[in-house]
Amino acid sequence: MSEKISSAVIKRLPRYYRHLSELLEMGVERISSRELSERMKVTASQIRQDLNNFGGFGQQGYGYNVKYLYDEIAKILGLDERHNVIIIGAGNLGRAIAGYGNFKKRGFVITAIFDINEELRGKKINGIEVKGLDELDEFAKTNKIDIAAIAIPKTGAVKVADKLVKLGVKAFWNFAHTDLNVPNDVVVESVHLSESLMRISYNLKRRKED
Amino acid sequence: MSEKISSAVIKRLPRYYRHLSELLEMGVERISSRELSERMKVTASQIRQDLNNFGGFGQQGYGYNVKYLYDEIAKILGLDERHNVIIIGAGNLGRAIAGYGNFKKRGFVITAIFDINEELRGKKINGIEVKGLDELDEFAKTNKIDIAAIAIPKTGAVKVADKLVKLGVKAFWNFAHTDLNVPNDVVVESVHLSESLMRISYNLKRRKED
DNA sequence: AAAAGTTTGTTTAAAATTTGACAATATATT
DNA sequence: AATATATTGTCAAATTTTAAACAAACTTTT
Repeated sequence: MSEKISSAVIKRLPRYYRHLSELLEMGVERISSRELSERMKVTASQIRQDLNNFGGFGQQGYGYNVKYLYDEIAKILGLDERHNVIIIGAGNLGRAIAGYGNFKKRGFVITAIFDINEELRGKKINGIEVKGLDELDEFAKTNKIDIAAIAIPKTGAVKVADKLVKLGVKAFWNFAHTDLNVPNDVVVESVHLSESLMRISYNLKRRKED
Repeated sequence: MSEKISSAVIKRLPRYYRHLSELLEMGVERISSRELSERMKVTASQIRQDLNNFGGFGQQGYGYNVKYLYDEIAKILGLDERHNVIIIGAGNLGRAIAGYGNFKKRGFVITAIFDINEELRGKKINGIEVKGLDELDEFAKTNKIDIAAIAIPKTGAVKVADKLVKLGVKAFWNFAHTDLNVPNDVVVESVHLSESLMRISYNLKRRKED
């Protein structure tokens, strides 16, 4: 692709995908940008613009074929490829991630869970054995790691991420309450729960002032 | 307040707050927008513009006093007020939320956890007793609920949210893989983990094409 | 088969956001 | 105390994002 696609568009793509998935489940075969816009509470214009970044998936007078568009978006997002995911941290959050059923369906396979706690070593979480953090080097050398989910406190998070970068990991799913400093060819997607909660707090406050 | 503040600004505020918190821990007393911009990898202009939406917290030739700015942002975000939070769903995700230590420090107090699973009724999670979903009505009538965290599958999520709206809850922290349909005086902040993961997948793919 | 009705893809306009520039005003230095 | 230096708050320009408009092309109806 030549033209760089804006990250605002990318952020919206998974939501289109989710709604198309729901429409498929409902047995809807085709949908127009206007109908989809009503459902998703966005403008039809935005939907057409967003999709046209990747190609013309619709047809005049008809709209979009739900299944076709669904599959195309999956390809755009890379959901047709397998991704090996490791989880750092076997606490509640690590377990929650490990247990999220939908992931496997979309090509994300959890290949290992690591934790520093000796008591957890060897125990199984969702059928995956917990390894000690000291086994990380060895594992990384013999297994392909596409994505590392960081689910430990910030003190450890930065160090582990540094190590994983050296071991060649190119994408991080960061749940720690800190920024990870990585080279700019490495992907970081952060889920900062406390920041999310603060936005609620702000919006609640603002609500009252109306 | 007269002028509506853009949500792009609000999304950034918690990150400023986090960095200021780290600076405080490091014992840094003052900081200029330029120094902060280098640390946070944003432009100094943006920082000054963002902060000036809420007032002039800095001083020419000096910069910003870290502690003062930190406290002011806390007030803006409403972190100086107490928020009662209930959690719907005592699975791994619900437990992860319940166990997130930082929340209480910022004024978020978990007052109850509800789950449909009878086996969990009466058990304690982080010192909080799990109640049955049938107790929700009664609880809502006798306790103030500021925020409801929805940590159950999408099938149940929409129904529970509808019920909570009727019971007067004005803010939702939604972890379910669906949109919640609420009146527009109700705040919804969604954490869609699978959408987050899809963005990683996209960015990984794009990375390879460079 | 023609006419009427839809709906896309794309162009153009409007709105919002980000960045750059700089006067005003402080601090730091000599 | 005067001068040099630093840094904010704000204005203006540039860029990006969103929304509106519409010709072209398809579908449906008559």
